Amino acid sequence: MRLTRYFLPVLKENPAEAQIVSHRYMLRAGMIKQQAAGIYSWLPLGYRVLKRIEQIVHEEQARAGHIPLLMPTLQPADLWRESGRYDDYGQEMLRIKDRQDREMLYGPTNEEMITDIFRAHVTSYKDLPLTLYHIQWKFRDEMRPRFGVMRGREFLMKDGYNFDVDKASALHAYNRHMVSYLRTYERMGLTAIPMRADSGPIGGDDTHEFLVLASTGESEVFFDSAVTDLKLGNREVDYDNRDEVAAICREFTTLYARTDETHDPAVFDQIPEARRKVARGIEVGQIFYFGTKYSEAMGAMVTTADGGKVPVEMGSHGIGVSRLLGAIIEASHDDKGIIWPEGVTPFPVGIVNLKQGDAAADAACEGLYKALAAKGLEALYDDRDERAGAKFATMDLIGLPWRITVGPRGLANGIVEVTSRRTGVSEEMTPDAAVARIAQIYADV
RNA sequence: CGGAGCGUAGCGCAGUCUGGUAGCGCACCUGCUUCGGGAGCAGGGGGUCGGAGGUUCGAAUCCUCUCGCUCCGACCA
Repeated sequence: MRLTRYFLPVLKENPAEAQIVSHRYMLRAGMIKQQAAGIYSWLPLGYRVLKRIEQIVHEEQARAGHIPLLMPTLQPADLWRESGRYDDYGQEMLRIKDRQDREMLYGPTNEEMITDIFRAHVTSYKDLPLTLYHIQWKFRDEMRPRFGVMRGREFLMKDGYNFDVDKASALHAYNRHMVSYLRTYERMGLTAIPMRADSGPIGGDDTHEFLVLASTGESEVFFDSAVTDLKLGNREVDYDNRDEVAAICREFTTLYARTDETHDPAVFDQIPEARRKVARGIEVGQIFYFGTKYSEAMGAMVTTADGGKVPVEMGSHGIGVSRLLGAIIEASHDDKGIIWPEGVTPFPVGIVNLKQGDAAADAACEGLYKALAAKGLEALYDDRDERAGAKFATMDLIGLPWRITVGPRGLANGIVEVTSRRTGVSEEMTPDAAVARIAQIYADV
């Protein structure tokens, strides 16, 4: 993408309403525009990151064997009357009437609807296990939206629902989600710690929240610092192997890590003092096992091998997709702007032409741009007629992890600079070597 | 929903107390000079002062109502 043809409305000054760093930078980098309290338009740069995050979620769900579909944002009220939640949900549910005076609602989550789909088409244990998910906009009419996309009223969420014939299978689905989520967050450059939590209005027995540590987090968390060293990495996981998946879950949940809802000081105090940490965290996902709560209320039954009928065992599992942008920025920025992890960056690399209009510099930049494209890497080429300082400031603000700097001075010696946004370290090399270097960095992202 | 604030140009703000030609910085447009970390000079465009009603010779400014937004708190992916 050539910057002169893009839409990137960056702001030099801090918008007054933005209190936390991720909100400030998202506004300043031209990623979002507020349209109402807690409701945002996603401008091109923000939209690109959102799509990157969605793609990672889809890939990891596929790896775990979960099936994507898409349910609507508007739902009929009657479905929610069946589960009893139409009355329970309260003011947070946005209720709407259509022209026939039918009661509708803007979905805050989808347990009822997915159960409705399931019961209409699945009647036998032979069709299980089944896990369906979608990535769709949700609406919760928060009392106080704040912090930009971190607590919006309209937000994009991945929500998945597992259907299993018995509790052991449902718990395997729970574990499978935990492992797939660990990998999902790691690919986004995040350390998200699964913490035993409280189930809240969804109900159920087992639940973990995934917390990203950040001083601006809304939850107080208590943990053994050793948990932050745990990494799933690139290990091969057989998601159908119950023991293997369960073992990974034990690895990540044995050390103490809890939110204030489940915190137990007596247990916490047994951790060696140097590793005892109290911090704040941003909740970026949650997994629940809730058994037959919805299947019983809504009549989602399957026939078992011995001819009986049982309500299906369920759980639900969510990732706050739009919130993740805020969480990633909170976890990865400096005083100049955002620092995107390679996994989610809107563009893999930026090209800065220090002297637009200089024949050699223009030609070198065009050459780099095309060579990168040929390797499947879409650079953001700053081809504006701006001074070097302005271009650097823009690149630093929008946070592309790598920058290639091209100027007449270097080109006279046949070299360009490759600079890491994270470390600030620059290396001089030929344009060909720069392309190879960037390609190698992204080879296994 | 309780408490506290704020709505003046695309953004950040002054002007409101004490009514009298609507301003500043950034951004934008034109020209010249400049050009490896948000350039300089000169010129220029842009605002029914959130909205409605009222008081007044005269309202951004005073009064009433209303809409929107932000912050603190209780709730939440």
